[in-house]
Amino acid sequence: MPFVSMGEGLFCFQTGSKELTRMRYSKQIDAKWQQRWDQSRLYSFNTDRVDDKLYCLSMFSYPSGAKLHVGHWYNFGLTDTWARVKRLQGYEVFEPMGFDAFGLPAENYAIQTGIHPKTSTWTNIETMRTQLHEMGAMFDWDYEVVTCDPKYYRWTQWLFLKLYQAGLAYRADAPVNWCSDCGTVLANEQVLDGTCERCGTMVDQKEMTQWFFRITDYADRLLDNLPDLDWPERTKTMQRHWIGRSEGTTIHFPLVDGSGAIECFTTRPDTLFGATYLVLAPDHPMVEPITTSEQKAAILDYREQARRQTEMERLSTEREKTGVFTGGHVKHPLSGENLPVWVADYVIYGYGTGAIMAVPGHDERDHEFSQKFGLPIPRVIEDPTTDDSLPYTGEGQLTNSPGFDGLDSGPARTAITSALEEIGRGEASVSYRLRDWLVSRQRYWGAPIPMIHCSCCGVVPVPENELPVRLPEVVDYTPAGKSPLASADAFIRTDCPDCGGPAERDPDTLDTFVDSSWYFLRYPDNQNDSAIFDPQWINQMLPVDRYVGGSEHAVMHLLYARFITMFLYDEGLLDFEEPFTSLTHQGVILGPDGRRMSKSRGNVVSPDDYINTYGSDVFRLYLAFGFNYVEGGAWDDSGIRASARFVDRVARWVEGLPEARNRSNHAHEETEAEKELEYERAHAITKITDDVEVFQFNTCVARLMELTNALYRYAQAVPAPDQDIDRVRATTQDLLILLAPFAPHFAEEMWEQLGYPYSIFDQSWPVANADRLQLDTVELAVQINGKVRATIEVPKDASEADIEKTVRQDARLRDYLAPGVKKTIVVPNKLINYVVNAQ
RNA sequence: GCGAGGGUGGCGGAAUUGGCAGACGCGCGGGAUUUAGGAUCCCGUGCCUUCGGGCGUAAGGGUUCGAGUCCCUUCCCUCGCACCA
Repeated sequence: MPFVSMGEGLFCFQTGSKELTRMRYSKQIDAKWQQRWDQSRLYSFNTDRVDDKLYCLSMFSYPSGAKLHVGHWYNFGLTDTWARVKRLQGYEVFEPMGFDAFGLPAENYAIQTGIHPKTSTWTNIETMRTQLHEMGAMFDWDYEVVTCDPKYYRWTQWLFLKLYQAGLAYRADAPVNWCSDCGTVLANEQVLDGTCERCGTMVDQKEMTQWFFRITDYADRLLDNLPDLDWPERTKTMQRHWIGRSEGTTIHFPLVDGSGAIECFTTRPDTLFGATYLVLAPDHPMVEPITTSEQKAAILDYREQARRQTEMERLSTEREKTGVFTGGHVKHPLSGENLPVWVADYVIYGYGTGAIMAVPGHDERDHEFSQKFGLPIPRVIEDPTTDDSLPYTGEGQLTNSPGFDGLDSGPARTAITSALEEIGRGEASVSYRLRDWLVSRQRYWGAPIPMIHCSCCGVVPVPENELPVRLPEVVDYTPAGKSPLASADAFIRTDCPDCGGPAERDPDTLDTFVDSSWYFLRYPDNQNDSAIFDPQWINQMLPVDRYVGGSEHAVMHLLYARFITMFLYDEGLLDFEEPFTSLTHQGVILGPDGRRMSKSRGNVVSPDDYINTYGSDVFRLYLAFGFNYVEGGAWDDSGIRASARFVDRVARWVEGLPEARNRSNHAHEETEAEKELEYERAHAITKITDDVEVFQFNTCVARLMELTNALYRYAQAVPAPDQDIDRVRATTQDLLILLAPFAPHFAEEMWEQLGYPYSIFDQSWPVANADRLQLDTVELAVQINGKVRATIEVPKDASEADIEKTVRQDARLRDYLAPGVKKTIVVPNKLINYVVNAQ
């Protein structure tokens, strides 16, 4: 009889065997340990141990009114698992949590219900804190950060001022999404298929003066630092693409009347002699001056048309090219030929110079355009070695290019660029897809832009000592055609800091991405009210060792955060340029139907029901076990029952153990069963240690199950009096410590039940005994011509001759080897492959 | 269209300097225990098979003693960008 009671008597707690099976672990155990952890301040960050610090960060979230969803658990819960392993490995883990609390949803909710964003946001935060607490993560709430708190946004505004002083915040006209029906500006997210999400009216573009951050100044650095980051390649690629650096030449095409020039950026100056016309973007400032009076009406009409078609039009893929001739001409900088200037919307003002030289022979778009409007299509590149029929966009030798014929594309680019530079009609240049960061929002629920507009002094920054510029509470935030703050007189009216005269505050608020671009710098010093943070302290606490969050932030948030960090580095406040050393994106948990969870689809899985039924740890365990962390996948109920079963299986094992502990240990020579148990133990420790590091939680849980199975197997195989109880107990300890990061409450409970001292999280992560992984004999696959024909037992590291001996004795293999062996390949301790002659 | 990632049993998913495909679990089948149900425990479970074996990692081809893994071609899915000059 094994010493563990395998179920009998365990479930008949009160009312006999008719009682439904009682799980030994439940949410009551969660509550018990959460309380104990709080009381003992177990997870308080010990600042004295900063040298061993490990900054583990999950992307903070928006405090929505809905409850925590599965995604939160998946992100926070499993990141916490990793952090707990780090704690057990001796790190002083810093795992803060906070709220990205400004933003549109609260404001829209207010418009619908009349409940003030401040009220709803803080209520939601309160609810979320409680729920996050139930998750049982190691969050140290002493370091909480809430972006809508004036104590926080004061420093967001300070950051704005610093950027302004550094010349990196500037004002410029930019188009905004404008809904004429609602009479308001819309955020990009509020524009659905080119229409207003609220009323369905076509959104059009309106020019407004807005604030920008000059992130483009940092484009090269943002690009150049990427290779050294331990980030998913995919994410780095997306950032690279987003920045979109391309090298080329800016070419000046002089106006025929000599009054100026139009600049075009091109990556293919080698095709310059193939340029037959120029195209300006509809909103290019040169359109008006160059247009002749005969063409004026047509151009104005086309411009108007282009202005209207925004998002909507872009969705229609293969659009036919449209455009209008301006009537104006420029001179080709090298040939002196007159080239007509057109306007077409396939050229966008935001990229390059907003004007192109069209080379219909060697560019597909220009080719299509030329065909439609009957323009000439000359060839200037040829490559006889391939199909170079026009439009040919590859490289080759120049032709019809006086002075450059015969040159290859590469050298030709250099030569033509030099030729242009000599006559002052062009220069090598770099263009980026990245645009400056537009940070103004004509919205209420955000950090006010700390700027004052004075009729005498112009734009004047709010003095630092007057921060924060508080968001006024009484404001009509219903849409009224301008920023809600604009009509809050008490807020707007102020005195100019320079001249003291009457002035107005900037009515806009900052993009919430500004709030979240530096929050990780604030966590460790969140109470500081004399500075954004103490640089000396922050340089000890950062960079973040591991950042975990959704891949939807692969570009925007992560790029902005890097930019701000670089800027503060340049300001001398930080001694690192990159905030996130290592980054992981969790996958997405889909609904049971395999589609993204959403209320409208009715496929939302609520964690609450599962937490109530099974407890937090079973839920966490399932999230760890059921998915590849990076890929995510569809929710499946049966998986969670499997986790519950496993937890119960461990609990039953632990329950059986005290009885066994009372028996004295049976001293004896180590048996095969014990060797196997030790192997499983060492194997589990090794694999879990490795796999957790790469966020491969599913295999970690598999190893935990294997170790549990191994314990049961040992107890069953070895009669009770012969068991090595000390070994069993030590292995159980290891099992619980390995399990603890995945099921913290439960492991803590089991630890206590076995009479070990609080807390399991103050124990050390087990270290595998490497010798135990080396077995005396190994199973070797015997292949004949690459096919496995048998497996044999041989001593570890057996020589080829020894293996041969065993193989020769094997009746199964005799026939296969009969034709004669040509060649033998041995992979030590894995396989032996005999290549035999064909029969 | 361009770029990146992926496609493995009925299901979730394992397996990478090229070396026994399918760990672990779900589901399913059988057995034990139980008055019964539930729970628990044990055994089995890629497909086909004439029981010798044959086939098998989206499809086809190649390199190799040996390929899920490397190379080429094609198909499909996901994500990102999308007239970027």
